[in-house]
Amino acid sequence: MELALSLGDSSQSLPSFLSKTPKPSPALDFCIGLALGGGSSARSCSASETRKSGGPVNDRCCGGGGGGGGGGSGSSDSSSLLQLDLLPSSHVPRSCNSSTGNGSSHFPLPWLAERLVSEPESSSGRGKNLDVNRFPVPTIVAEDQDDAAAQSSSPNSAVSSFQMEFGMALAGGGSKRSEPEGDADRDCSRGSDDDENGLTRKKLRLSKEQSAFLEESFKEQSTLNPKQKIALAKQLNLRPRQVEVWFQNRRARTKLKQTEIDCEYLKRCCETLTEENRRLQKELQELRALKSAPPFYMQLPATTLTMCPSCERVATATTTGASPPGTNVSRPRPRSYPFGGGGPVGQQQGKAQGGQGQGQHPSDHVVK
DNA sequence: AGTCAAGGTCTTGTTACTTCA
DNA sequence: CCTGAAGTAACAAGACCTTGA
Repeated sequence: MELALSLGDSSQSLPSFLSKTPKPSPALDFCIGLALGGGSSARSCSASETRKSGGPVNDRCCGGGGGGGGGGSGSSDSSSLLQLDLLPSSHVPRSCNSSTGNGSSHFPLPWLAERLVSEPESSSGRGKNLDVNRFPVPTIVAEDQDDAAAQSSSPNSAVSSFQMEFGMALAGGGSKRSEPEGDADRDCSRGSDDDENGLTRKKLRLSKEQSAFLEESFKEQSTLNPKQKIALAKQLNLRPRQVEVWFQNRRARTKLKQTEIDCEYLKRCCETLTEENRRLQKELQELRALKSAPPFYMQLPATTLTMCPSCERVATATTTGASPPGTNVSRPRPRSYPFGGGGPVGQQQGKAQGGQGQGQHPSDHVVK
């Protein structure tokens, strides 16, 4: 059994985008493989199967599990799969021609370009990349500028994040790093007093503005090329590594949330199909019982049986409880379809009715 | 042209920290 | 104040791709 479901409007999304970039974002082509028949692998996305032949990288199945389990198993038993192809329109990028990384003349991210244009660079260079969450804090500007200079001077520095954080902590400005006025009330002093040995991982909360800006960037594009990453890091006065990590985590969160939604949907589908299956089984039992039972006309007096010459149905004139002419034995039943549509999604109901198409059972017509 | 190592990025899973009820 | 849950920044491992030798 293979049931392919397609949600979202995959037809209208990303044709040009996919043609331009070889690496669509994971949120763009989202699919779930659900093994219903006891299959061991849930990696059913057809897009992922094209990967060996140079297909896109990011269109992986959420159930596949890139690391360890799913990647090397290769047991892609696609015999009993419910495939869901979700294409949230909100994640369709508006401009992704930058992911190829070829054009450096035009800025790839429109929001960044806008910021870069709208923010006049000061000749001194100090604070030119300061974002909105920095300059309204006059009390920490001096420290921040030192940090900003230290960070922005070498955005591609190989210094590890630990070293960077440790250095900032030693400098005394780590606890106040990039804290806007809106977050000034946060208790930031706590983090700097327990990492005196530098062995504990320093976790710095991003400011609301930084998070909002990153969120906006993520809406535009869920992946960044190195240039975009560096530009965004400069813009937000973060390290490129932080921006990279943020986008990684953000993608993971998006995928997790989407997985939850898909699981809910699949659960409802499964319940509906189970109910449908139960009903069909019951109906099949009834029909079998009816078939194995002696024909009802045998129980009738022979003289009461007549046949309609036109439709060749047996008609009875007595009060034996037989069906009137033209009455089917199996009553037409209301049919409910899964997925709440109230109608056939495809034309599957033809097969569900035994392939007869009209729902007529051979016992409907009792021929004498 | 085929191969291999290096570098980069991705996903997935985990850890540690922060916030809040 | 204490505590557990939730959110999230940061990291590690493994896989894959690209590139240059």
